[in-house]
Amino acid sequence: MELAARKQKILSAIIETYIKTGEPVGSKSLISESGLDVSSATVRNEMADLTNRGFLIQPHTSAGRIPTQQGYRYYIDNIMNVTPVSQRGKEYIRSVLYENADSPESILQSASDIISQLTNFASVATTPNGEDSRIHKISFVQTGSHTAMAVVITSNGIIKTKIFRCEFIITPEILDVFDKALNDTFAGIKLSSINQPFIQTAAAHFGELSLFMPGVLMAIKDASQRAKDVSVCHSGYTKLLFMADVSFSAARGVAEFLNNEHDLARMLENLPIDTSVAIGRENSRIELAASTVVSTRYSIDSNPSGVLAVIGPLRMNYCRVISILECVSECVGAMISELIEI
Amino acid sequence: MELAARKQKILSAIIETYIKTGEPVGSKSLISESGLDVSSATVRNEMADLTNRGFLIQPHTSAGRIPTQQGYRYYIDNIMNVTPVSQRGKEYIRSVLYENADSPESILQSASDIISQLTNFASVATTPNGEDSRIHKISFVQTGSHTAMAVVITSNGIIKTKIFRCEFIITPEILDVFDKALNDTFAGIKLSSINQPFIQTAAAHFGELSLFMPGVLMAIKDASQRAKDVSVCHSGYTKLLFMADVSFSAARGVAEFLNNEHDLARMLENLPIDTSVAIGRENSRIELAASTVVSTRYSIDSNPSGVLAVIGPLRMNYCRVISILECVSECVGAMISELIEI
DNA sequence: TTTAGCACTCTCAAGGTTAGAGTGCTAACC
DNA sequence: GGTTAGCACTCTAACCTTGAGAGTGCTAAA
Repeated sequence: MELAARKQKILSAIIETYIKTGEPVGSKSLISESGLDVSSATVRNEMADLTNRGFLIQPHTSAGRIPTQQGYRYYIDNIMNVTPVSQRGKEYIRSVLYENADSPESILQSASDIISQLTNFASVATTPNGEDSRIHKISFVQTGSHTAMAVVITSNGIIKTKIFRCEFIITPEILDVFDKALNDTFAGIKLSSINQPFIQTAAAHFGELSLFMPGVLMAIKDASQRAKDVSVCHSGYTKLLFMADVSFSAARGVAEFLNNEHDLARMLENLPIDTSVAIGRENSRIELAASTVVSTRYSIDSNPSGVLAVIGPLRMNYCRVISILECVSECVGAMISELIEI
Repeated sequence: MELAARKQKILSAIIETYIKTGEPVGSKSLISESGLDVSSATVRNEMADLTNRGFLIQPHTSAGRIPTQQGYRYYIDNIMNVTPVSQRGKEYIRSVLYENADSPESILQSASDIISQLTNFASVATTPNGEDSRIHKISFVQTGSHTAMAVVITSNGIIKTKIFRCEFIITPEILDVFDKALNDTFAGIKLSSINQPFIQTAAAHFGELSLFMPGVLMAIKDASQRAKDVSVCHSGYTKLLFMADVSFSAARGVAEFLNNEHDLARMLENLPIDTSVAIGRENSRIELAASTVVSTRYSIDSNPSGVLAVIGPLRMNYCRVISILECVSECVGAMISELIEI
């Protein structure tokens, strides 16, 4: 459905004014603010038409207009143009991310933090999916007389550690044996195939050595599992509750959904590759029916990986949010790619 | 100020009813609910007296009574008696904590989670203070051609890792050299003395070897710093916003204070050793003037260490919260002690 | 096609009224 | 002296009414 140029201009002006003020926009206030060169009556006619077509609604007869979900959708798809973050802004984002750039997780946590800080909405970030990664290397560090730490390094650069305990006193020689035996067994194995049966088969292969193994095998399984699983970093959840135009119970629903890492991760995994905006009921989860999720994926070595997303009210400055997300996404992708290459 | 037995009984009944219902308690509803064997007029006389003495207030003339800060204080100090968590409850708490019992941090995160879940309030937990701890051992694991992970193990069982990068290609021999040189230098050193000057002096000692060192030295400094610093685990912050009797801006203030880890850690560090309840303005921070902080310290090998705390409204079930906190505290202390001994 | 004018509609805030809950006081009672 | 029934009193919350103001849609003229 194509809209005439002037209708677009009016819709755009209404949405932008509403985003700024949060008040329904009337025909008079619109021309005074947006500098349209027609009378309020003309604007009224156009507004009535936009309302009939479903782009706007009136909270009540004598109120101005508010964009509908469809109105926002049209604005985002056809009218809005996103200007990238300024050079200075980009430098700033990069410098913040760089402060904690040791691991993908810490980069993503920083990313989530800065997105939330800049947009003033809740923000989440997922680590890259490790389904297709493989074990690159396993190392051991002794941490106590009966405890040691397994360090699992995967092909996609994720490093997970897990401390395990043994009944016997651990010696460097034992760790050496573990190192050889376990790297032989696990190197090159896909993370997704390291499950309980695999562990048991592996244990069987070790013969009597396997008596010493239960702790370390479980540690490797646990670390591999965590390296494989998408984990969700988040920031600014408290900001959810200051979304004025959302009811209390709706806010509670959103908060509860976001705190359920499993469901959240699944929803985020299903988001598209490109930057996308899911408005209100376009979201796959009913909990988010009154919220907008703006999301994008960062790419590692040009492969789309995890998600960066903002969760906020329908009434948000989409241009700003999208440009921030895309800028952070670009920086994050570059940084993680660099981290892994080396 | 001692109160007569009947006054205590009435105060207690009012507080308990109010905690349950959240409504101001009137004289009639009080006798019907609490089974006091006197008339409403008598209760009214007593209530008037308790109001004069500052234990209760009336929101307005024709409303029932609400406990004041002083009322809660008297109740907690003189009336309430805390019954410990049931054996079954304790088993449950222990089993949940045990699921993630590899490191003090993960235990404390679980502790915070379960406290928040059981009480339905926000909860925080601090890691033990590492001011007096010393470096026990430093190990290295190669993670890439130019990167390696330093593992710093401290005398109080905290293990911190930090990945660092070198300009040159890392070999096992180089890590061996690092291992020897750095354990010689750092073993037994107090975490609190590992600062920039110390690092520089150390670097000077290494002579020309120090050219290879900047990355690894910074990693050790960073890991030691983090091992020393109290870090704050938290859970259930979103629950703060469902505290009905607190204004919106007050909730915002609390949320912002809790998100400021530095200030929060400092406040928690100054809490007493025993279980304590800071009601409203008794708190050291004005942001918490409308909240109650219930806190206790867990002990590692009988030494009081970090803090477990609940942050909620004045109107909370103190008995329940205190018993949960004490139970979790006991379990956490035992588990961390065990973790370190081994 | 655009616009001025106008009657109309609806909300919001202010003021008034009423029902109900809870009180404090008094006088009688044990 | 402590306790209680009775009663006038106070205050809130909910409801209604009213008027001002904002914004509309329609009509007729430009």
